[in-house]
Amino acid sequence: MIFPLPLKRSGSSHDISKELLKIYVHLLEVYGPQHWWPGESRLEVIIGAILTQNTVWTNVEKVIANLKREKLLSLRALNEARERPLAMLLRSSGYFNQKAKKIKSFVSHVYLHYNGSLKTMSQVETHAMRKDLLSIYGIGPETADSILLYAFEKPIFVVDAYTKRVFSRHGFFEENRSYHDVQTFFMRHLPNDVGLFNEFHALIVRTGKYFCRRTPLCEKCPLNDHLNQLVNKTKVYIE
DNA sequence: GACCAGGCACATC
DNA sequence: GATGTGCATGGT
Repeated sequence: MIFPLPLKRSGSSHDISKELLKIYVHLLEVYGPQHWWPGESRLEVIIGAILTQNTVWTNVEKVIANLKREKLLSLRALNEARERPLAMLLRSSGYFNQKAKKIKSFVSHVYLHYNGSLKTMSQVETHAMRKDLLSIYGIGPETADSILLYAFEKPIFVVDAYTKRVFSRHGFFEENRSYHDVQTFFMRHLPNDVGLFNEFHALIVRTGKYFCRRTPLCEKCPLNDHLNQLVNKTKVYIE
């Protein structure tokens, strides 16, 4: 079932909140809890967040296994590891030279500013931590927010390519909106709740896999029923 | 062989 | 602020 693009819609702030929560509940009913982030420790979540940049998770899993096998999944070991050999272990996740540099940058930062302790780092207030993360080489908005939400359990909504794709195709906003705009949109219309932000983002990624770059919609997406009701509306939500 | 994947830094206009 | 490019392996 393919709909013409762009979809456009209108509604009050209250309507939007209701609709977003309806979509959340629907996805949760269909897919169930996603148990994110997959990782046994705070550090593993953070490394995973860097490794999964523009990369499928199955490729990241191979690298995580490599790092565990080599006993490199600790701040101390990563801090002592040389970049070249580290990069070789990262091969299957792609961009391995860049990602080795990114991981080294993050670990150095934690040593330099938090005495090598993620627990110390976790005491930092959310917005200050976000700013701090963004100052590290290789950590952009999505990676910073993934780390904030999934490693440090700070209440922040993670936006990714799927978030923009799924919700723009459902008429909430245009796909080319900035990261900041989309994040503000969700955080303005959702309760400020770590558990909700955690599960919602994971569910969006789950269903987002059904939306490829070029095909407007896929019939496998459980949100298609919602879309049927949305065609022919005339105004976008973000102005 | 083409296309895509849970981005980001950097150069250029 | 918007747009283009390099980074790279692995699955469909």
